[in-house]
Amino acid sequence: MAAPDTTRALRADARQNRERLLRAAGEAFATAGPEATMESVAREAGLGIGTLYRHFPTREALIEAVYRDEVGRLCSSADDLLAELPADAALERWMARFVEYAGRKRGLAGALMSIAAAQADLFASTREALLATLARFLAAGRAQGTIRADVEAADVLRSMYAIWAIPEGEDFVGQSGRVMRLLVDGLRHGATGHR
Amino acid sequence: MAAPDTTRALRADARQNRERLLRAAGEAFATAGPEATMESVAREAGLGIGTLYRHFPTREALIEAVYRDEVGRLCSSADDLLAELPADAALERWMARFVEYAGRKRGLAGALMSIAAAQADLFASTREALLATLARFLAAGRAQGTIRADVEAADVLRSMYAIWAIPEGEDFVGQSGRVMRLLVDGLRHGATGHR
DNA sequence: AGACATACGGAGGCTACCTCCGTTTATTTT
DNA sequence: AAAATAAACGGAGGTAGCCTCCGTATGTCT
Repeated sequence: MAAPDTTRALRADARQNRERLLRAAGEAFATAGPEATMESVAREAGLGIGTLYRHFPTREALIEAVYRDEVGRLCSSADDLLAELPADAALERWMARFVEYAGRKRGLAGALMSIAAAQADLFASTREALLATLARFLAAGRAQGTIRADVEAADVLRSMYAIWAIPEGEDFVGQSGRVMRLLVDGLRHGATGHR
Repeated sequence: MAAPDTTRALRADARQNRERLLRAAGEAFATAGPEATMESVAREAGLGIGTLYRHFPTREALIEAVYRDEVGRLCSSADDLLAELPADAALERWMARFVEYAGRKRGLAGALMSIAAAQADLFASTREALLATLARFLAAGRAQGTIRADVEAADVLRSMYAIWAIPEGEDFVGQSGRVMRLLVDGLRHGATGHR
């Protein structure tokens, strides 16, 4: 079921341009905040403003697409980690990347929240991707006996979102790193010292 | 010490107009979201656009002022509550108002977050006001023996902020109400049933 | 190679931002 | 009470960014 991709394949050049726009937008939003002008994004990508708007009809759509793309990239990086490391260590590394990403894109938090408030379902797919990735880590860890079995991906994700509540400024990386470490330690089987 | 009010008293008409602008802006932001046009705010207040900008030089300043004003109003409502009810009941009622306010202004959450990210100290005074109000409830409750003594205002505030993490849509009022009730129950002395 | 669909670009209309300064109104002074 | 002064008002208009529209260009299929 579920309407089989309503969007037909893009022409080769269009596909490539879309990519360029996403990269340019990601950089623009990271440096200039969510109000970076659409013109500057297009210019940075070396494309016309019309092209930008054809691909992403609104600023919100663009922001959402950038977020989705970057989170997607993050999620697929889980493959390599799981191939190289035991699941608990892999999860720890992956979370570190998540924290690093959250820190770099701190300025977008407000914008994402605004968009989410207006169009809650826009982020459903991103949420799914994150949940699926977490589930893979958990399953692998369970199989290896390094991660406890009584935890749901949704719980972990909720805990990870606590990141956004950490105020900027004072040593964001350190603080959030500690929070994540705590979380991962809690997920491990025998724990690392306490109890 | 501390520079004695650098801002001299406003002229009577200016003071009144400032008030009108705040009311108009509060309403505009609540209904049209944080992007309500500055023009519409001025028009709604029955004043010129120039007047609006003289009082609040940027949109951010206006949003911040509205927030501060409304939170201030909320904080002063604590007086009446404390006069009429025992501290724990008063606190419960006050939190209910906070929740109601948060729900009504949900659309502003993102904007507030964006502004806070850029200018963290802008909200320091609002935070102080909330902390001071909470401290009054806690002190009264302690004196009356209805609220436990080992809790700090800052802890309660942090817990209250959890409100903003509750997704909109599905029964926000019910869910957040439950969260607050839980919090208040935890603050009470003998608790209401559980050990 | 020709035909067709798809995609590009940027000029331009539009809207909202924000400044500037001539006019109006409150307040103080005599 | 009226003049003098300082404070505040209003809105026209310069500026900038949003987004649309459509003529041109380029990929794709036969």
